[in-house]
Amino acid sequence: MFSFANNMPRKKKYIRTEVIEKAMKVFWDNGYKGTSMRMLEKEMGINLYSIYADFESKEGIFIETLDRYRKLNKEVILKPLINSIGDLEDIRVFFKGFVYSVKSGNTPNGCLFANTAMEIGQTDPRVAEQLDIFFRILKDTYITLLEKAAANNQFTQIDKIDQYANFLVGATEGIAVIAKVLDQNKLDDFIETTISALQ
Amino acid sequence: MFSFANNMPRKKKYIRTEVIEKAMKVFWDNGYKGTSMRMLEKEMGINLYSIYADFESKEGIFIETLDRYRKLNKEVILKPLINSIGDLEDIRVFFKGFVYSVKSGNTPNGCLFANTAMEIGQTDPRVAEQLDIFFRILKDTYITLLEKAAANNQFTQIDKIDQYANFLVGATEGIAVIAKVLDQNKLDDFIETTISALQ
DNA sequence: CACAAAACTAAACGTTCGTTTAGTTTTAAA
DNA sequence: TTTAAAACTAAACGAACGTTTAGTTTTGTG
Repeated sequence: MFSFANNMPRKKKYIRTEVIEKAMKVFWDNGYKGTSMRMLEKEMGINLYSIYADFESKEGIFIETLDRYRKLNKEVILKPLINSIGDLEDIRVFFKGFVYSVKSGNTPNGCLFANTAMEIGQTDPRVAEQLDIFFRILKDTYITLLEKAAANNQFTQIDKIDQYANFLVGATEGIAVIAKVLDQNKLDDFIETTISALQ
Repeated sequence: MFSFANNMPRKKKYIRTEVIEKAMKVFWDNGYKGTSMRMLEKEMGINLYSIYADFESKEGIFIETLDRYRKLNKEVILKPLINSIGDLEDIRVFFKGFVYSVKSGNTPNGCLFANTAMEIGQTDPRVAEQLDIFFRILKDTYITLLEKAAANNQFTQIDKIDQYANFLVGATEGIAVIAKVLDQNKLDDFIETTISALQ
């Protein structure tokens, strides 16, 4: 439908990505089922009507939230892996950084995608699509790093890069779970053993 | 309080452990928040009043459910690990069995404790206590197996048994997550790499 | 066979859920 | 300055939530 309006309405009082990041924080802290539209209304700072006018539904907000999280995850959390010149130590830095972020209370609820995989999994097709993209990116990040490490002669199992990337994806998810329930020493043991498994 | 009744009331129509196992299935399939008292009423086959008369609350049922799950987990799922004479292959069998159980649809929602760790974590103290017990048992199971493997000369890092047990706990949780979202080949890669990390 | 205790059934409690509706205010071009 | 479109506010929708209440049926014993 075309709009033939010659009059302009008032401007929105908020910036879309800003309120989506606020919604992201609510979903991250409370899970999908644990988040109510009233909580979103309060934290996003927009009236329920306006939310429904611009974001189709609770599920719609969640999907957009996952999109945004992936972007931020790529730009911030995966940074030590993406920027790596092929040093396996960078994987340790990434794991330690994740653990610290959880234990320090910065991101107490760990990884939004790991949480979502457990809470919703393949039940909702749109969520499943988001999960697929996230896990593909995570794996590709590890593949790239291992290829660089192989070029550096730090990683010698050059024909098993794909297998080891899948191992690291699983290890990443493992730490996402145990970071919530085990103490730091046990997490360090897990990290050390995971890194040493690459050599 | 003592009861001075000389008259006996009617007998219960159900066996406690039986209905708790039915409740367990509901929580396992739908998560804690995703399970309603009406769902429990229907699946347990007991009226809401009777549920509240015998099981303090939704949370109370859940705690009892976790207790029961731990017992069954020990008797069934952990069997290849507990019965092991110290063969590292048994860990592979355990992992593969878990994956098969998820992928075949037998236990499509994976491990109830891994799910609970992600959904509730340390938020609820009674749930946190259950999680502590579960993870301690899992770790102790791995320690016992690694000690036997060391006696067999299958596992040589005898001074690092505790560290490797923590690694295996994390790996177990990792597979609990990725079993829900990744395909069998990737899970096999993860399992193979995990086992080879022990040698 | 009357009786008290306990297990049962069914309906209701107030609250919160996701979503929608009705009506008001703001905007910029005509 | 009038006007229509869009963004806003506030209130309400029916349904479902966890839990409780009121009343009936079953039971073993005195």
